[in-house]
Amino acid sequence: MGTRGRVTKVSVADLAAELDVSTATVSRALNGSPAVRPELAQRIREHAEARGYVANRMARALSANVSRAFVGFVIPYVDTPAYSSVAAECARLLSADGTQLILTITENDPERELHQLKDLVASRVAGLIISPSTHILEASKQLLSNLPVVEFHRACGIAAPGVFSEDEQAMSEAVLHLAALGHTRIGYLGTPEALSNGAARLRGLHRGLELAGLDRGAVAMRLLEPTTDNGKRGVRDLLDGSRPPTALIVGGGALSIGAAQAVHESGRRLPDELSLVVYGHPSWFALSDPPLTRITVDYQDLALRAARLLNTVLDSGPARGGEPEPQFVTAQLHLAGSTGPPPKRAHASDRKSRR
Amino acid sequence: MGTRGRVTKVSVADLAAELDVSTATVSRALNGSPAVRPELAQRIREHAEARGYVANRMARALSANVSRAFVGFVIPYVDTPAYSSVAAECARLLSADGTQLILTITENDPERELHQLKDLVASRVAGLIISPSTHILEASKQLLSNLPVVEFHRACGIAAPGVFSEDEQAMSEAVLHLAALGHTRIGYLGTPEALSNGAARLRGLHRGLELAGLDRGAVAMRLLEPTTDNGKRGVRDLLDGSRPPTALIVGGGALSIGAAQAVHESGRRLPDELSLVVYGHPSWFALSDPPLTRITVDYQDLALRAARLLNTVLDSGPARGGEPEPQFVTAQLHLAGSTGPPPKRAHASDRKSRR
DNA sequence: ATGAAAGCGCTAACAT
DNA sequence: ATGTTAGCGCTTTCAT
Repeated sequence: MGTRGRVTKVSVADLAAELDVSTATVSRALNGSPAVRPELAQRIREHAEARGYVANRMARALSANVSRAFVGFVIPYVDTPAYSSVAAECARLLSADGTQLILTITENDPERELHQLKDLVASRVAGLIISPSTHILEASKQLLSNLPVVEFHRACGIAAPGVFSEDEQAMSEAVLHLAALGHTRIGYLGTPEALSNGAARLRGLHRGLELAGLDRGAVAMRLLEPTTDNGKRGVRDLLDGSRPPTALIVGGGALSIGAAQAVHESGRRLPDELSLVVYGHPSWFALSDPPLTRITVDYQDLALRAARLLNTVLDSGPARGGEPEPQFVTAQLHLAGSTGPPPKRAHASDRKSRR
Repeated sequence: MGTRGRVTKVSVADLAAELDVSTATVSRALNGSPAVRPELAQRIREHAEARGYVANRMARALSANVSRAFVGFVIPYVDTPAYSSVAAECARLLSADGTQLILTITENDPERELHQLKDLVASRVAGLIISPSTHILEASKQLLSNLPVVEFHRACGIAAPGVFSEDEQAMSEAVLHLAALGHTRIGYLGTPEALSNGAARLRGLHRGLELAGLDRGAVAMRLLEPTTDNGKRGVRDLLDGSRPPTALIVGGGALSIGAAQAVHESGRRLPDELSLVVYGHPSWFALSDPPLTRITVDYQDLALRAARLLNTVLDSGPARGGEPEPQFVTAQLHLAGSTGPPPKRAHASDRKSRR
């Protein structure tokens, strides 16, 4: 008995007919309206249960013409902790409210993104949590401006609230840490300035240099899209010159993975021959030896804030009022075994010879 | 111009009124029905575009009463490559058909799972891609049996097709590899037999032992839920005895991470003092030194098959006909630097003394 | 080739 | 407290 044969096809009308009451009463009972006699309500609910009735969210949403049935979750990638852990947490938090997450992956392609945003609008999502692609289209911004939106990780200049990691300080600390150890030639591998977080990290870098009294020109830089391959490429590039940097800072999760590999492959010993500061979720670097000095972000906290922010925005409609206030989760610099004093040139040749 | 002010509220009726045609005609034109005069159709489409019309998928689905608008994606965790990379690929493939993925994370909790399955049914998903929780409830199975379902990674004994990694062979190879190196005391850390893939790996282990002429009793085993912490715990446990194994095989991604860390923390040198075979996505072990001998699965391929299978199932309804044929993606054993001959006891004490 | 109208499953006025 | 009815936005017979 119970839910047999094919997908649920019991409707409110069926229940109403079977119990010889009106659809309205059934609806009220099922939604816990106080307007229905408790005993009747109970009977209706039991019958619904017995018949395996499951309300159709689409019909409900259609009728209510405003519902929190769905929320879009738009990200460039999902197979990286910076996104997957936020996705996990958001799904968790929202599902508690009975809201379902529609997962959408842009692969950082603006066209795909636009297309998917349209689909999301078509699904009448209540709102959107998004980490925009690097070169978002005007049309996409247009769509976003008419929807309750929360940004995270990356901002694209629309009037929406967001949650971001506050990387500037950690970044600047990283520079100061290296400078204090005696490094003067630092290499930086980061994401493009077109990415809001890329820009933020760069600002941190510059601030650190300034505070350390180092010249901007002294920093060799590579700004690349965040992929593991680019991480490798970038590091090889940076280490390749005649006077390579003695320390490397990587500003980006995927880049860091590739970077760490490339450094390892280069055969340089950490921290004796090179200092390295990476960025990202600890799980990625758990196995590295020595443990890497790194900048980490509490993604779970970030997700929590994003979900909360979304709820706020859902209650007040899209981009209303003045400037929405962005929130920040501050990144932390953790010292570990991959940073140390620069190799001393004078002795370096001695050392080398002992090989 | 274009999509101004608030969320799209242009409806078919609006368009019809504005162009002085019937809603039926508009609908036909928009859906490319040949029954409408090309020139008119063109005009309608242009007008719709100009007015920023976006069809309401819910209404459409409701009316059609069967649609591929949504598919549920139900997994225990998402912040692990085994799931996140499959999610990414499935979202990609399905979005090409205009199908959206509703992401649902059970955290391996049967109650949550049931609840979420109900929500998914309520959303009238066309079908489901699921990796069931360890102890799935009967009620959940019940729901699943009335829906087009594709399983992956884990099977829960419903009559649904699925895609799984074929771990038995790789597992058995791993054992033979270790046996050939001379190991006789092997430790195994894996997932519970209640998990279908845990059971499969165990079968592989046993088969390997048999082929190697080793006694099952010779294997110290820990079967734990797949978490990083359990990986650590399990390894500590296994290495703790008076005659600890000389080689460790880990059957599970999250377990492997923890295991590798614990091994590292134990100070044992790989492969001289201990041999280690891990399981999982290469990205997780990219930074380990020495590179780890490991069993890997092509998750992208697996996702591709899952998506294809879903399409098939969607075309034929739930669990119809006889036994659905499961598909397999064979896991591969990659040899690397973490496996070698066991430490020779005779010399072991010598070695120890040199400390 | 086009229109009128019914209905998908539900909720929310508006009665009673 | 319960019933009637009118939609929500779309597709789809059935007419014309």
